[in-house]
Order: sequence, then structure tokens, then C-alpha cells
Amino acid sequence: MTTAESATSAFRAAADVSEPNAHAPPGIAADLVAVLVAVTAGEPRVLTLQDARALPSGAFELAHRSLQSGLRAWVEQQTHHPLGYVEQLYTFADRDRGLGPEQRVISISYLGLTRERAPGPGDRTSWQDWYLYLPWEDHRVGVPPMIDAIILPNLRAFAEGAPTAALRQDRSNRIAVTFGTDGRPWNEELVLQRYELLYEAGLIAEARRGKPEASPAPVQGRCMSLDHRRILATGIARLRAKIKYHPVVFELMPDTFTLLQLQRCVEALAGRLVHKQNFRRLVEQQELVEETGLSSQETGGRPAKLFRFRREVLFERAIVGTKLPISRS
Amino acid sequence: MTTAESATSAFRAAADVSEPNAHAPPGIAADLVAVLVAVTAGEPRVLTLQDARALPSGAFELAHRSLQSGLRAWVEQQTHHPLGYVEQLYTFADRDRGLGPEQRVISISYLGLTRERAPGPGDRTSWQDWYLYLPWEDHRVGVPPMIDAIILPNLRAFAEGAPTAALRQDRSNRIAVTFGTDGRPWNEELVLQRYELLYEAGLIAEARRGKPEASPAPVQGRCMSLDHRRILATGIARLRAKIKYHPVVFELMPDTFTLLQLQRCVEALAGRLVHKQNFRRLVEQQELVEETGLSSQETGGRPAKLFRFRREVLFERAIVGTKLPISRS
DNA sequence: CCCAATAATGCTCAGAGGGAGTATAACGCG
DNA sequence: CGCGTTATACTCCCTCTGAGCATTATTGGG
Repeated sequence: MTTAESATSAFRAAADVSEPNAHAPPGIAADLVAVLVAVTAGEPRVLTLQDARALPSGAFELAHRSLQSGLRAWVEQQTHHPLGYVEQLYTFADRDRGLGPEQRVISISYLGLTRERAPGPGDRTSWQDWYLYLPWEDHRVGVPPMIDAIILPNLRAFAEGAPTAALRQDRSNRIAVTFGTDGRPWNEELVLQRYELLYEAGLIAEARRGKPEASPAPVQGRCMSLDHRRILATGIARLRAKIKYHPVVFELMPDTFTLLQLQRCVEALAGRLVHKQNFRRLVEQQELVEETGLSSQETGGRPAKLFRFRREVLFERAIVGTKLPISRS
Repeated sequence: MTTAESATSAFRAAADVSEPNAHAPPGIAADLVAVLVAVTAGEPRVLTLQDARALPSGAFELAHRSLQSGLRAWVEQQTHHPLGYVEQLYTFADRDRGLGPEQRVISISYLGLTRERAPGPGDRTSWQDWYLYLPWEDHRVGVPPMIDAIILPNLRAFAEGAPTAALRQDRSNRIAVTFGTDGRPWNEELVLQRYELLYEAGLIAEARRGKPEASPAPVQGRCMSLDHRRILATGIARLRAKIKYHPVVFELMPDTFTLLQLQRCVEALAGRLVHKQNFRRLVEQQELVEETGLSSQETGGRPAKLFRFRREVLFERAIVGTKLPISRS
């Protein structure tokens, strides 16, 4: 009711906004949060603070020219990492994010891609394997045993416990789609959907905060403060989707690299293995790389050619993906 | 400098946020903006206010459970439209959005899909063809003449006028990619990139506000207040991308429809024509629809079967798009 | 020096999917 | 009845893609 009443008066033409509330609503503040990703030695890593329990974040201020420039300035100054690629993820402002009921923070989250560097002295940041937080997402060495041993039984119990038959069916469907059961394929992009399903089922430690009643034992995976683990899941999901139609992987690679290194990087992000020969074919036929003439002896076998990213492709074409039968004539 | 200094202190672990600034920064407020889309009689329409110069928007309030629920409550109460599908678009907070330098509004924009209904009495909303605002985006009846007659000459002059050779090249590339010149295909998804290029080139009327110096004549297309036209472009871009891998078109369709109506709807959104037979094949082989047994006499020719959306597909599979050569074994 | 292990690299093949066109069916209207 | 109009059914061909086989180039150990 209160919501509805206030909504009526609040809903107005945007032109009125040109004189915004001089009386800003009390308790609303804006925050920037960064999911900063690197891939080192074939492992996906994310920059953390506070004993690996939080993502970098800072207040948005009037001095900042834009959200993105504020974030970029902060991160680069704090970490001395070149932020090649920055992309807005999502804006969160739910109640029950771990704050008190009277306080409200709007968090604008960003995904950033970089290359890992050793932290400077006195630096309280650290890089962490992101599967530390979401261990069920790594399918590179097969389906993690915890899925069959812990997650699915608990989720099925959660589905059974639904009050109505429709809800039971709905939950069962979500389990099947997100975790790829009943003959369905595993879809690595559904990171957020999986996290939210686990959260609803009470299997994520964050969901049990302030709810002291009995609930199923939480699934493994390190906890983060506030809803940062959810933001991390959002970032991983976005990145896993993005690498399929935009050459952003190269932001994570050194200047020169072998095709296997590139493949390992993609696999680290996607959390699953790719077919080696076809991967090479894809990369080469799209002309994403060019030879440097050098080769690497690092490997245990035949030396591999070193390649370099062809930055020109960013101009040559934009996106490829097409699903509509568009007429060319 | 000021930015950098304030950044250092502001950049902090998120855990500290659990006690957010009780002293919210002055002048920052949060706003919700909706790009509400319908397709009527084969034309794409967007809900506007203020003499068709603004999108619906309203302040985000503490009473709202989440950003999305706040938006949903407002729109449904204001317009009496069922908001089937709602999706967050982007959060804007740039300076120079048309506000004074001391005032800052964070705008969280949303895309909503609905079916058009007659506005109630006293309703100040109205539905407008979205190509009224972005006329260069409609390629259903061929390339709009204004592109060759007005846009490209002006853009080329803009590219020529760049201070450095690198920037000239960069601008030329952007023109070619976004407008599909030099043998490149037209990519209907680059709505935002095109708008921003035109904006930078001073061809959008909004870009000339408060800059009284001489600049090229603005391109046609109706103006909106603040940066609402940019938000509209963002919404169209998102929708054009989304219809290719997620069955959201059906949110815009009546309960039953012919395949041609569905096709016209897609074409309205994409701004280009699709191949009729292949479109049917796509829709049917993906099992997106089922027959109702009825047929429609409305058409000038043979009656068409009426179909209905199979909502089950939303559970059967999630996303299809795959570009990585993923091993199944 | 030969051999096994390890990678890199080259090539083939079959099936699916997508772009495009042809052919036929069912209506209204003059 | 013939014509225009739209619906619907097939066909063809080429590219893309998943998958596997074969060959080449190293290193390290007997």
C-alpha cells in the first residue's frame, strides 16, 4: 500500500527530473564494485580485499565524470593494473543485502579484465582462484563430485518441500536446466541462475545470515561479505557469455602467447574443456591472431609458435552472432 | 587530481560498507527509467510522457523492495499494462546529462515488454513509433535515404576534422562498422554505437544543448529530454540482440497469432526483413509455438493457422547460442 | 642412438544448420 | 473462372562445427 501510494506521486515525466530532489532520500548512497579478473597459469583469478572476503568497492562521488571513469581511476590507482576492458555488469539495490533496514546502498558493479601483477608492499589486495568461491562451476576435470554428493540431493529436497505442486515442478525444472540433469547438457553460462537457486534453497552460507533457524548444511565454497559472491557470479556469467562472440580473452593474455595458452585461458573462464584442433581452427579462421615468428620451448613437446592478438579485428567487424534468417538481398 | 585524491580514501573494502555513509553525498539521487516497448500493427512503439519527449521515470525509494519491483509497481499502476518481461538495461550517471553541475542523478534504466492498450482518461502517456526518434534504424523498406543524403556526408566530415591521423582512422572505422559501408554488412544491433557516433559528431540535437557555437545541422529524428534518447537506443539494441537467442518476442504478441504476425513483429524490432520460409522453419523446429486449431481470415489470401506460444520452452532449455567448440565427451 | 612421452600441427569426414529459391494450396474478388 | 494474395511444403547447396586420425617436432630416459 505504502509502496503503491508513493509510487503514484513518484511516477512522473523525466523532464521534471531536471530539478532533482534537493532533498535526496535519506540513507541512499551509491557504490561502485569491481569484479577484476585475471588468468594466471591457467587459473581464473579475481582481485579481493579484506582477507579475500570482499571485492574492491568505493563510493561514487560527485567529482567523478562518470561511473566508469570513477571506477577506472580507482582501480588503476589502487592496483597499478592497466584496465584494458571495463564493462558495467548490473546494479543492485535489494533490501536484505546484509545491511540494516534503514540503510540502502545502490551498488553499480563492473567487470574488469587485466593481467595479474605482484601486489605492491602494504597492498591489502590478493588474487584468488574464483572457483574457491563457486567450486561447482569448474567442470574442466569432470563434474565436481560435490554436485552429485551434496548439491543435487539438497536441491531435490528443496524442490520436494515446495508448498504447491506447481512450485515443485518449477523448482525441479530449474534444477534440471541449471545443473544439466535428466539428459540436459551442462550450460556453463548459467552461473548466476545456479547461485540464486542454491541461495533460495538455503545452501549458500550468505543466505543464512540473520536467519538462525535450522536449515540444510551450506555447500562448500568460500563466503564473501554482503552480496559480493552474487556479484562475482554475475561477472563470471557475463564473461563466459562474452568470450563466445567478442574477442575479450586477449585482454587477459600476455603480448605473445601460444595457442595452447590461449586455450587454457578460455577453458579456465568457461570451466570446461574445448576441442583443441577445432579451437585452433576457430581462432585462425577468424584471423584473431598473427604469428610473431618466434616459438616457445616451454612445453614438454614440440615447440609452439608464439602468436600475437590482431587488434585490428576490433575494427574489422563488430559482432558475428546471427540467429535470425535475415535476407541479404 | 581531486578525483585521484578522493579516490584513494574512498577505495575501501566492501566490508566497511556495512556501515554506509550516514552522510549520503549531497546531490546524489537515484532514478528509475523505463523503456516500455509494444508492437502494434507491425510497428514498434515506446511509451512516452511529456508530449512524447520523455520516458517514464520515477525516484527510487527506500520503500521499494528492489529496483525491479519498484519499477514494476510503478509502471503497472500507471499504465495498467501487464509487464511480462522486465530486464535491467544500464545505469547512467555521467555529468553533462542535461543537469546542472552540482546535481547528480543516477539513472537505472529498464527494458519492459508489454502489449499496447488504449490509454485511460486523463492519461498523459502516449505510444510512439520508436523510429520517430531514431529514423535511421528502420531498414525494412531499404536503407533510409537520410543515411546517404545527410548522415554519411556529415560523419565523413567529422572524421576528416579529427586532429590526428590515428583519430581520423578510428572514426572512419567506426563509421564503416556501424553504418555498414565499404562492403560491410548492416548490423542492426549497433543501435547505441550509431547513436553515440552521431552524438559525438554533433548530429544529435541533444549534443548541442548549452553549446551555442556553430555545428552541423542535426540529423532528423525527434529529440527527447535529458539523455532519454540514448536510453531508448540502449533498449532497442538490447532487444534486437535478445530476440536472437531468447524467445522474448512472445511477450509482445497476443495470445494467439499467425506466423506472419510474429514475423512482422520481429521485423519491426530488428528494423529489417527476414526470409519468410526460413523464419517459419526456425520457429517450428525450435518448437516455440503450437497450433490452436483455429485460423485467421484477416489476411488477403489463404487463411493462416493461429498459433500460441509454448511457454514450456522456457523450462525445456535455457540458451542455445554456442560459439566455443566444446567437447561433449 | 633409439624409444616413449608430450605437444603441436595438418587433414578428413559426416551431420546440422542456414540462406535462398521453387512449387503448391487456399482464400476473396471482379 | 481467372487473378492477386498469402500460407505452407520441399529442395538444394554451402558453410559451420563436432569429432577423430595422422604426422611432425621436441625432451628425457635407457
